Amino acid sequence: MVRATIRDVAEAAGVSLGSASRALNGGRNVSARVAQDVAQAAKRLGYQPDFLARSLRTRSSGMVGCLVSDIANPLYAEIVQAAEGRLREAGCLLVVASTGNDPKREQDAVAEFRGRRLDGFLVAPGSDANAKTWRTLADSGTPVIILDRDPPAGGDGLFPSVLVDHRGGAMAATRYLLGLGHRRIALLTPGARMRPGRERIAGFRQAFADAEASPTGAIVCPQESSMDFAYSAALAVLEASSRPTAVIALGTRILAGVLRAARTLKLSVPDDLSIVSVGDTDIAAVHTPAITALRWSLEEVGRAAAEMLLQRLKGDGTAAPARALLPVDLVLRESCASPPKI
Amino acid sequence: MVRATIRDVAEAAGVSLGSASRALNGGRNVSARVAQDVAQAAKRLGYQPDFLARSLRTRSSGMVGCLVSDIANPLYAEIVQAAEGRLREAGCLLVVASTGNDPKREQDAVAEFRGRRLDGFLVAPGSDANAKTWRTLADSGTPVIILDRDPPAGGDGLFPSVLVDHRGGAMAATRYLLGLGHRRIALLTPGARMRPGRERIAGFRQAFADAEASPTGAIVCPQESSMDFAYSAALAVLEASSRPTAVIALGTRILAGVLRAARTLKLSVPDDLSIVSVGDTDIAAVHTPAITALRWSLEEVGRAAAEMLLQRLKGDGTAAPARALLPVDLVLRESCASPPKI
DNA sequence: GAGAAAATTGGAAACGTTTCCATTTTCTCC
DNA sequence: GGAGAAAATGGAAACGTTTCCAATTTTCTC
Repeated sequence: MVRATIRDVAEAAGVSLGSASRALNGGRNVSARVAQDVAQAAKRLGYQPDFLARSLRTRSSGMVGCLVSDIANPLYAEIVQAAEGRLREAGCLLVVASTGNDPKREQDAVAEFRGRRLDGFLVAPGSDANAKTWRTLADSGTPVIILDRDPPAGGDGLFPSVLVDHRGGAMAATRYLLGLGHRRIALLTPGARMRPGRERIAGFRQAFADAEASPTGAIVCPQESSMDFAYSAALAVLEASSRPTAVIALGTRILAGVLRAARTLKLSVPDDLSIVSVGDTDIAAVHTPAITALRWSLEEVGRAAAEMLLQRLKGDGTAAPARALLPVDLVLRESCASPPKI
Repeated sequence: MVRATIRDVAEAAGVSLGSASRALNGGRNVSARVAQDVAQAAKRLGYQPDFLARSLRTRSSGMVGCLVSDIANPLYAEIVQAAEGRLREAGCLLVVASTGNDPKREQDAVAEFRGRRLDGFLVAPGSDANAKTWRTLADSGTPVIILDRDPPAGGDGLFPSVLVDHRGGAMAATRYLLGLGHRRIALLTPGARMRPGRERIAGFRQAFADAEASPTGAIVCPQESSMDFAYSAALAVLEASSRPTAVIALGTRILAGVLRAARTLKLSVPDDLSIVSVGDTDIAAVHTPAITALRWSLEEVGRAAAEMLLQRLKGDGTAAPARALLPVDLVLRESCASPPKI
């Protein structure tokens, strides 16, 4: 059984092709009579428009591409989920691609998206440093929304973006620990080469700069975000001669590594060691003791990005590139206490 | 700057439109001279084919749709990730949609996919019971691969599927606990109405049937898979007059609920209570004590499904619907011991 | 070297829409 | 009732490909 085309509908309704199209769409300049006949015929034939053909003509595919390093990462998975939800409301499909942080794949994917005439992209480039990816994006000729990344200097005004206030979060966590009396604090965060890491480090430093006494901080950025790697890094930090009394472990895997290291060294949390982590998965909430954590809404990131993109697509492209900065909250649980007396 | 079309390339190379197309594609029936000229012209003009137009003509969009209840669920996220990887190798894009287990959305999504002429679907229908969704899928006219779900009776031969051996896994876990001497075991699993739950229950029962002594088992299926819900359910189970000495908690959230309930009741793991869970996230591995878990390869599910679909798309559709059954392993860790002496 | 077979080529149709334009119909107002 | 404006309509072009067909050129065979 072949699908009915709009031509079949027009014939069945006894009107011309053009009229049928007009009737099925907006309905501008269409008499009530024709509108009804066409609607009836369409229903009777089970007509379903071919989006491909429509896209070809209107030069708009009704699809949006999402490019992240790893969709399986809960961080991105939730963003994708939320974005998809909002886009679906607007009749858009979401195409996903993960790059594994490979610059070549990033560019290939953008080219592929472009070839398919996707209407816009949501992108979290792997490393802020890769200028070529940014150029490819800028040249793509379609609206691009950046997810929690910083465009390179210069290309600043080009991309609207949805950002998370990692700086504020890290600052809040650090201040909180300083307030509890900690003087030696370590920050473990992945990706110093990407915005989240950079911002967190900046926030950490700023909190230190604002502090009265002169605390000492250590900043460690495990290169790979595997748990084993984080474990070694955490072990190294906690075995140092003057070990920190508090650790800010910003990453699920990193938290896992820190917890294991603490267990290995028989450090009790929070008596010997205070911990602040991220609250993106259940792990922090379920652990005994429950881990105090920085939390932000991934869902909000996805939805805001989708919203921003839809705005652009509606032709609102003349407005200055928007930037949404989403807040980070410190959720107090049981993993922090005053540092142990020496 | 407008994009170069194949017509521009043909003109630049001094050949006809048709020849340019032939040269750019397979290259069948094309003289070396023309092939070279066209390739050169294409490169010079930066020609990139318009997939939309091609799709319209060839009636194949080069895109595959994936329909699951919740992409943010790590279970599906990893499958999506793996499938996308394999599909990309084959030049296919992956479109995702999550249904939130809403039958209406399922059907809408399939209709949408169909309207966009997607070449095939990877689907995990929300509830096996919804016959309408299955009919919609069967009527879609495109290859559909089912992810770990059972088609309704009758429609059995219609869909190739990638299945996980939950039955074998549950059986192994139950036997293991029985072997340790446990006689009262509770199984907590979500979704008795879906294949994973059903199979697990069947495996659990079978292990009991095979057992020498006559153990008693309890089967609990929290309706909603929120942690709070699982917590209440676990609490109820563990407070029963003759409480189980072992719990098989098949779900991340459910594990979290069980752990919290154990803590509430001051039951120590594994001395008072043995636990087997699923190993899909880090949580089981990181917990103290580390949780013995059933584990299977989500990546394999995604890749196998993609592979199967690609086979179909290559026109290998005459073969009998394939079924892949992926193994489940029991990973022994520290959360199981012999039951406490009474 | 002639004829047949094979390979290559150009032109045009087709995929299913939307949209432009010219034409016809309907409406409005005097 | 008629002139002019407005609305509705049909026909055709266009979107950028692939593919069919007929025409042409090349290659082969005797």
